[in-house]
Amino acid sequence: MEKTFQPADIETRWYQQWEASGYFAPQGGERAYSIMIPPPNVTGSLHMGHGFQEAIMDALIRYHRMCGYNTLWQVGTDHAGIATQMVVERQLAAQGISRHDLGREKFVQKVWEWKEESGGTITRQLRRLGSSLDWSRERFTMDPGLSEAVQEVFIRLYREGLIYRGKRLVNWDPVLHTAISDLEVVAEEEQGQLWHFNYPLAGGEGHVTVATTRPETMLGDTAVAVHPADERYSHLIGRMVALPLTGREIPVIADDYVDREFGTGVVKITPAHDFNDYEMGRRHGLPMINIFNDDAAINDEAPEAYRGLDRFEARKRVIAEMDSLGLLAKVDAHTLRVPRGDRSGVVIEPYLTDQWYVDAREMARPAIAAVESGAIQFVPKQWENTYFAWMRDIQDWCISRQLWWGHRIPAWYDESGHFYVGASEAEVRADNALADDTVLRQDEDVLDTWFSSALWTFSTLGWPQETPELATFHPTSVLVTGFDIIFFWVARMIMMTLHFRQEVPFHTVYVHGLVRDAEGQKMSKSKGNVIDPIDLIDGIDLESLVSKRTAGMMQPQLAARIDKATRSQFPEGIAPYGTDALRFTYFSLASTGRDIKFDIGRIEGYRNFCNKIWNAARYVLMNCEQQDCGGDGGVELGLADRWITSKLQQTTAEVTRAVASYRFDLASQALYEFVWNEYCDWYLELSKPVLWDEKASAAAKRGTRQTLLHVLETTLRLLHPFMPFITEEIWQTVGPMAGKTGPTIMLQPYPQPSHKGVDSVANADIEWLKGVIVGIRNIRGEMNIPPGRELPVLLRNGNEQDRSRLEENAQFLKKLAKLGDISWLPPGEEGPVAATALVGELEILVPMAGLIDKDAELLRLRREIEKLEKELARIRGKLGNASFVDKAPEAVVAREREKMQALQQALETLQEQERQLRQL
RNA sequence: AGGACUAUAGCUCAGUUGGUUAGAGCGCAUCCUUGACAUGGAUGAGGUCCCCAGUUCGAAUCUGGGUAGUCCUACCA
Repeated sequence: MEKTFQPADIETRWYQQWEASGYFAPQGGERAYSIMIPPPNVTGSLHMGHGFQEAIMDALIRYHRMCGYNTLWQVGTDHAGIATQMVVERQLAAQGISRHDLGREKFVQKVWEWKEESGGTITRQLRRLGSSLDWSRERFTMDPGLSEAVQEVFIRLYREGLIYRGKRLVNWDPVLHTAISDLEVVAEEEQGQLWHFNYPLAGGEGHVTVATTRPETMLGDTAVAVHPADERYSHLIGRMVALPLTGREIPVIADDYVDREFGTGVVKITPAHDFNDYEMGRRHGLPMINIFNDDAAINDEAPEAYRGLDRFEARKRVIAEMDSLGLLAKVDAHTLRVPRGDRSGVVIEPYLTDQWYVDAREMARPAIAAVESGAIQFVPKQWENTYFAWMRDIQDWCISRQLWWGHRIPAWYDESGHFYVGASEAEVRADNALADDTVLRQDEDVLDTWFSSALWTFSTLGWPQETPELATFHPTSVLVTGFDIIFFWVARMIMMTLHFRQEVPFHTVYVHGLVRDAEGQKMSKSKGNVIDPIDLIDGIDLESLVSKRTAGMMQPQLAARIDKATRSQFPEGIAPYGTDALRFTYFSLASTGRDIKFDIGRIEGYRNFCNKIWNAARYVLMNCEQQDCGGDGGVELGLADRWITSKLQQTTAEVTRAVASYRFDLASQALYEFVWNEYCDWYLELSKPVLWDEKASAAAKRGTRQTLLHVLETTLRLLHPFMPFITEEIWQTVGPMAGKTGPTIMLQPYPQPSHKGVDSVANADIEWLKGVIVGIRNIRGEMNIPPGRELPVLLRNGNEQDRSRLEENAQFLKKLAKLGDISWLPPGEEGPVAATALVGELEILVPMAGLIDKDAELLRLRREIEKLEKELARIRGKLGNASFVDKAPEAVVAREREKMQALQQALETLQEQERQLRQL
């Protein structure tokens, strides 16, 4: 074995072997356990958030696989309509080609080519993370099978009246030329202006003043509105206003929606370009004048002077024109929330178009009930509130997108605009008895990518066919996801699955936090603070990191800043830490919070932890290979052996409990603590005096070796779901030595906690031993006595148990605390001048002669005494309180009394010691 | 505007049903290349548990109010 752990050597080797051996596929068994991967964008790459999520899923999957479940982790990717189409369009644009130059068919062909070319990135990354996905069942949302499912769902929902087509206001992206759903719009506060325009009253006596943040929309105004109870304007209701610039006259209407306090209390109404105005327009039967084209440039409905102008250019012109007419009353600075497309970043326009919708309200009802009844549970539970809040106020879902990349809507139009929904043109003709010469044209639009993702849990298993996989693995066990897509994905999956399968898609939704950078900033390409998980595994030099982060930046000044920040944050680049360390870091951060700040410092600690495991194994092998480890003859198990076995049981119970409650941070902490602070720090040290003692019995040595191996082997299995690679590598050697057979640790049984395993006698004895050793080390450490120097020790005032414990453990004490002679001070005999440590009543005296400075020891005693005095005072106060003694439970009071007695005694001893020292 | 979450050591975070001397890792200080590991060992310093009030014999923990931060939802032109 190498002296230090070298992850790079072993990781890919083991992964290939596991995959080639088919270990990732379901292994059969009574109980099924399944997880569907949230499908990443096929043309994207994994970021830290993915890495986190995959690690959690893999831990769950490996854990349950080892527990004997028939385990499926379904892998697959998503076609990511808008994102992917944008990427390919950008590539074409670089060659001066637009998708329209190519035409639909060729463009889609290009996208498929790009998918083939880039699709490997994700799957490569998933493998590097150690994810034990069943690659033989890999799916893609645009696969024939999944496409069939999409079509089936669309047609059935349409026939059930749950999908409809309608002319509505949608969120229109004027750059991408598509509608997007409410969820794909992000509204951030931006600094803008509020323009006040005077609209003259028809008839020429005065005006009303309206305020707007989007002056250009006045060209489409069809009314102005006031509050019905607003006395200032009640006389105007029903009168007409001369809309400037257009020559149109529009009515003054009254509507409750108007806020009398805001602006002038008069609102211009543009039903075709504002969601609220749209509703009001419908209430009042107002005409809807659409003034934009698909680019959000002014169309022919507007006065000639504005036609063809971009919306922002038109805005300037409108303002200038109003100003010159003397109708611009004032301009205020105004903060408003500007809606932007989450992909394109451009300002979204409410735009009147024909789109397809899902009647979400209808489908939400059972979906709400499923969570209310507990059929689906969120972890942590509070996310259920978020889910309910959204579901109870759900809006119809606009599912059509004006894109070329995606599932084309199975609807055909004849020349008079009638449409027919069906699986194919032929079927539509047959079903509707259309003549052969009727010209039909398929809907140009595709479906929202989330529409196909919503079917993911069952479409991947072969639906609409009733496959054995569906029967076995659906509903799935748990969905692991971030809270940011509860609405996008989780809610829609629940709705679709309940509707088409009459069962839930998953029993549990585990919602994890979002990975942020060390400052708590969201990781994003434009901020340049993204870390590629692979770079943490393999390491990356500074120059490569800088160029990776600044590549393809549109704004050079941004690149310069990122360059600088990266250099200061990672002056040495990033060291290679390996997958196991990265994964363990993820687990340690996976608590219940919403944000996960990824501090690079932590991964280093867990790299060290890997090394610790590695070296512990090295030690075990050095001492056990070619040795009798309990195979021949009997074994004798000493105190240390019984103790570490007991601790192992406790750890097993803790880890099992933690995994059951999705507390991977607690699981990883329990494992870390056990391996490092118990097994390595104490047990390995305690094994040395046995193994290296020529006088120790062969049976004791066998017992120690057996325990070393048994505990290590069990620990490896406990650790395996969290650190798959290092555990497999070591287990290959250690497993057989511990009597295990089998080709891989992956398929070994997971350790189960047993009640009889906890040995409280051994625990207490070792605690005593540790107390003595730490007491002496403390003196050594504080007095700067070199660790190599043997110390003589005198004991005083111990009880019978102290005496027997000493007798049994003298050799351990001598070795671990580096002691020379240990002897009891006869009663009544005055000992030498000494430094003191206390373990219960037992006094441990380290003679100071030539070793210890008197003042230093006095100082040390003083500190200790003060600490005890403070604590004693606190407890005395407590016990002096009559109502405490009366009302607190018996056991609590008794414990406090015991504590007080122990403290008093310790204090007296130390004070006596101090007196003696002073007298010198 | 409504709601959620967060606030504990210099930093990142644990702290189960109220009773702990409030913990861990990293960092820091001192010492140490003893034969698993310097990616190591030993020891130590470091806390007004955000603030105020309440419930209680007892509050980091429960309740109410406040402050700060993060986020989500919402129709303010």
